[in-house]
Amino acid sequence: MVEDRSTQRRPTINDVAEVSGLSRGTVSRVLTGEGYVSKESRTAVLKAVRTTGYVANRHARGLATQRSHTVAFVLSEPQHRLFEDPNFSILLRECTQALAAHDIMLVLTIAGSEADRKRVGRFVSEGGVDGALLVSDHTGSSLVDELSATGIPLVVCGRPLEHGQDIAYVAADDRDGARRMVHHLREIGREHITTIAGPQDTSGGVERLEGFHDVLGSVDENRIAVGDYSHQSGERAMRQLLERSPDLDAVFVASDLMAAGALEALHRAGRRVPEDVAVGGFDDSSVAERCVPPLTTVRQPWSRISKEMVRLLLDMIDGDTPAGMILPTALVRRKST
Amino acid sequence: MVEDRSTQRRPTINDVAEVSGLSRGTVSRVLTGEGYVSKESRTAVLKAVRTTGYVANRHARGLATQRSHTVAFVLSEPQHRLFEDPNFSILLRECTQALAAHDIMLVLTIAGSEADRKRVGRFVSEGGVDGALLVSDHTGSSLVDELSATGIPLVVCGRPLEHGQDIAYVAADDRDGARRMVHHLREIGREHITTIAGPQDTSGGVERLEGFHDVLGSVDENRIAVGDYSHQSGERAMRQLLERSPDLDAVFVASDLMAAGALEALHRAGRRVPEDVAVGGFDDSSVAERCVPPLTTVRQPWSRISKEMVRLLLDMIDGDTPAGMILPTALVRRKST
DNA sequence: CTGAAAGCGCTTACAG
DNA sequence: CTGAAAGCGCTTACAG
Repeated sequence: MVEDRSTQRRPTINDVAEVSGLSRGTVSRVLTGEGYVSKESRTAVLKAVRTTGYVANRHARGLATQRSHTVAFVLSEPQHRLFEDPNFSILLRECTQALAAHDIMLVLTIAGSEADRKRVGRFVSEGGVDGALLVSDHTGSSLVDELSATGIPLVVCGRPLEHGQDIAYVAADDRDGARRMVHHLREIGREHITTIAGPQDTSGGVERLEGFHDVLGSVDENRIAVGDYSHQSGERAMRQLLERSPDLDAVFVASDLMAAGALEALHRAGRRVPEDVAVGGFDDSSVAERCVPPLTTVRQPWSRISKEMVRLLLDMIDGDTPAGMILPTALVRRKST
Repeated sequence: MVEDRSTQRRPTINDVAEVSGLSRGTVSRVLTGEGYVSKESRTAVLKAVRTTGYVANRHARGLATQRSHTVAFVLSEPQHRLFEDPNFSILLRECTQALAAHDIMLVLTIAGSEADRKRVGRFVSEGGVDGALLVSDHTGSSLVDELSATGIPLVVCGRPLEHGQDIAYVAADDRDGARRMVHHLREIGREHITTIAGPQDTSGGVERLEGFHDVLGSVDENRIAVGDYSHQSGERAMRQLLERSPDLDAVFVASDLMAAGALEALHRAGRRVPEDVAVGGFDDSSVAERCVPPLTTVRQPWSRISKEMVRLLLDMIDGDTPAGMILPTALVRRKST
């Protein structure tokens, strides 16, 4: 005997109406909580819901209300980098939780390739989601334009470089965070401070470098190297710096992951950290603590960033205009400085 | 002037029908690709779709077809562990991509708390998804039962401990992987091999320990410690082993993350790796390469696991019966042995 | 090959 | 406070 589950028809609102002896409209009213319903009717409906095992059909409800209670989380990095960086994971987890608190589901979309981008654009246009959260450092990406062109509420993580106030965002105060770190390096007596900057087509990359200059003024070019946020690029950039500025005694690295790479390069070059060179990172991601020595870094308030992104998005779904939001960062001192 | 986007009505299939001068039915036929349509009609419809900017409404389609082209990815670990372990991220990314290839969206649900579990169960029951992928090592979780009770196609990652063949799964061959590692440790001449096992309420934890015993037979209890897969627990377990079996010259650790912790404990205890003690991990996750020294480990075929999970799920959605699948692992030799 | 019509399962003014 | 009815935007037999 094979039991055929597909035959079991799911109970609909009609079944509940029938069982409770009330109309579909009344059942709907108690389920949505809108409109007046007598106490007796309510309990009758609730009871019928229980006996039938009724659960409202998501699509039918979405069609009727024009709301899906679903938002898209759009990740637009090339695949390999995607989860190498723990920041993405944290953001994803926090957003999922923040949305869950509002009983809203998150659908994850990855837009690495051009084809992916198309698919995501179409999906968002399908009205399957009420809004979108966009996470991408590379603001050159056309995705911001494409998504905002759909007219759907959109909040991006990080300050978009080339957009006006028409697009909502929440970002950490990268520039100020960088300033704090460089100040710190100076305060502990370092005199030849260098930096490994992030990609200059990302707002984080740009602003952290600006913060560096804010404190140090104009600086010899040989004191600046640029990476792409990856571990490997940090290692390479550190080697460059050592070659071009052998007298360096400190380096501010624009991400923890790159800093981990820099530490390795320093180790191989026989420079002690922090005795010979102080190393400061950025992010306070999980790698920071595990570095040898543990990394002094700048903490990004991921949890709060996620919550604010979600809040902003929900407000926009309810009709609010887009807004930008800058959250403060904090210096976390460990053993590398 | 404020432009009111919400006023712009989205084009519907009726608009396309009108513009193309054909009926709604015909438009639908060309869009779904079902049924016969003349060449002229087809091009007329396609043209109208372009001029109107029409995109089919996801909910309407879902309601009519009873298919959502969406599956749930259910993560059932306590939150803090969730993304500490890179395995989850990899699996998530790979599944998203594998589904994308079939134009199916992934909705991410996290079921850490009991309330979460309720929400996820309800969501799945709402018919908003065509199937579910469940990722959880802890098979004690009632989630497997709850989800399979909804009658929705379900595939779990890892072999469920207490279920029969009624539930579909794909798992790496944990036991054989463990055997390979322990063999390897013996081949390189180690005589006092210990192990840090994973949680014994997970299939991975159980089977990797079984593999250990397969090679070594029954072993002094003092040579076995148990962790919970976390970095910290690996450190603690290693300290225990050093205390109880000071003569140990090798340790097989049931996860890379725990192995990283074990390495730290060994370092602090002044034991050299691999000279004094050889360390073998499990997973071949990104931490393995970054350990000092880089970790010899057992590679889990995550990419393939994800692809097979998705394939199995899609087959079940199309009516196939559940099946189990065991994928081979491989030893990756690095500097820690 | 195409159109008219019923149906998917909800919600929500509108009367009463 | 409640019911009847229209409507959300699609798909899919059914005639022709």
